[in-house]
Amino acid sequence: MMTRRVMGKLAFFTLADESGTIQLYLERAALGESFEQLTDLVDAGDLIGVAGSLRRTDRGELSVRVASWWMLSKALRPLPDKWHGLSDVETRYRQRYLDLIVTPRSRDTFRRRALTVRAIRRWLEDRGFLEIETPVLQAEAGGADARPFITHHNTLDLPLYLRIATELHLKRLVVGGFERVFELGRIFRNEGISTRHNPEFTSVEVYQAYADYHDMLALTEQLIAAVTAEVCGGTALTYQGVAIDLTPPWRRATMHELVLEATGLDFEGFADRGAAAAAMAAAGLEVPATADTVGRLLNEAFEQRVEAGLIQPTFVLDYPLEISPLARPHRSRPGLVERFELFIAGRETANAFSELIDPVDQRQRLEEQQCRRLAGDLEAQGVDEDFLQALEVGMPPTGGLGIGIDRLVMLLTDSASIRDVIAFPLLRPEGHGG
RNA sequence: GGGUCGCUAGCUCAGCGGUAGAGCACUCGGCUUUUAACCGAUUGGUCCUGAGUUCGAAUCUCAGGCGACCCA
Repeated sequence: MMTRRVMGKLAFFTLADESGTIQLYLERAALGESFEQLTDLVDAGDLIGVAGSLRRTDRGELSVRVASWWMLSKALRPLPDKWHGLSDVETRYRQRYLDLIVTPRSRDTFRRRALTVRAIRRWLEDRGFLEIETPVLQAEAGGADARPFITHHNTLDLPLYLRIATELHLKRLVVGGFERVFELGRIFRNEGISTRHNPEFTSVEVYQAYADYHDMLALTEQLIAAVTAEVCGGTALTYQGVAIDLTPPWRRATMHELVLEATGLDFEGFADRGAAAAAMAAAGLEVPATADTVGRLLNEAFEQRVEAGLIQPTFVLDYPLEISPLARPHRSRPGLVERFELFIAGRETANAFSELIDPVDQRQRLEEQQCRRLAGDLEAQGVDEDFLQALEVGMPPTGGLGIGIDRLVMLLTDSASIRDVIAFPLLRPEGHGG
């Protein structure tokens, strides 16, 4: 029961359920003493059941003329303001149940999130992809550059990490002969919280044997366009006031081309890091000391000057090898890998590559990561011996893809913050002052 | 991690150095066509916490808590 309008011997209540609202028409003459019980005892927020016949009021509103009613559940706390709703964002996140009761927009967002997840699963399953669940608790957290959460298994007396990606286990499944696998699920990264980051979030990773990153690019484009059409009714969107057109084909450009376009710097022409650093400084870009190769500087220039401007869907192709330790070297461009990231609304939305399947190369790359980790880079990866052993058994050429579900849902629901698309986002527990 | 802003009744907010306020909700009274119903009355407060300045602090200062946004 959401609102009540009582006038002596006649009353109107507005009753809401998940499907919508309907008005109740309550008459003293028809209900007898039950009328006083209704108008005296029932408050906004109570759950009641009614029986009666349909009629239109004089003002034309379809209503239930109530013949009998039952109290199903009594609310002990009042609902938020019926007109202003719940505007305090902190309360909306901490007490999501209240937000859902009074904010139709919020209900719609989570409905669309469910539709999105369902549409992705169906699209993949319809094309022969098999969803296989892989471990959340892992002895070695690999597959991405991120710090993991650490936990502990008591009986084994074993430190364990929460997964930061599903990549390395899904690849083991490809080694095992599953040619099309995916997993849509939660991953955990021990990083800061922002409008684009929640420590636990949802990704879908897809692996297809005998495919490369060009195949995954086509798959990504078709998948996201199809899901968008299903969830939003079309591929033209408005996100935060900006028109975004997801109608294929989307722009494809290499990282070098985009950086050249935005900065005038041609990274193909730099002989060494020193030359690249000098040119960047001259162009007014920051040159972090941690970016110790031309490739890392290229990525810096990309992040500083290109990323935020990629509003319309754009596939950024061919990344530096040293920032892509799990990707296959480019077939024709030395120093690069066959990798793309998809940017929409200035945000990384998908990441894919031709997977590195050479166990010798993979070992060298992970050992180099390990060195960086020992040197203090907390996000660098470690050497996963079991994964390397799997590669040594023989992995087919494979294309792999990861999509951030939360960021995609933000786009499809026009949500400014990732917290708006996660029902219960992580918040610091409320303090008690002092 | 840095900067800016916010935190006052269940909700939405005003008050910005001089008795703590409004609307909605709640409680009571009136009302047979309302839909932000209306009219009247009552009730409701650790003004986020702590310290300081002051004759006097929701208001000014400092520290802390929680959140939002921007930056890294």
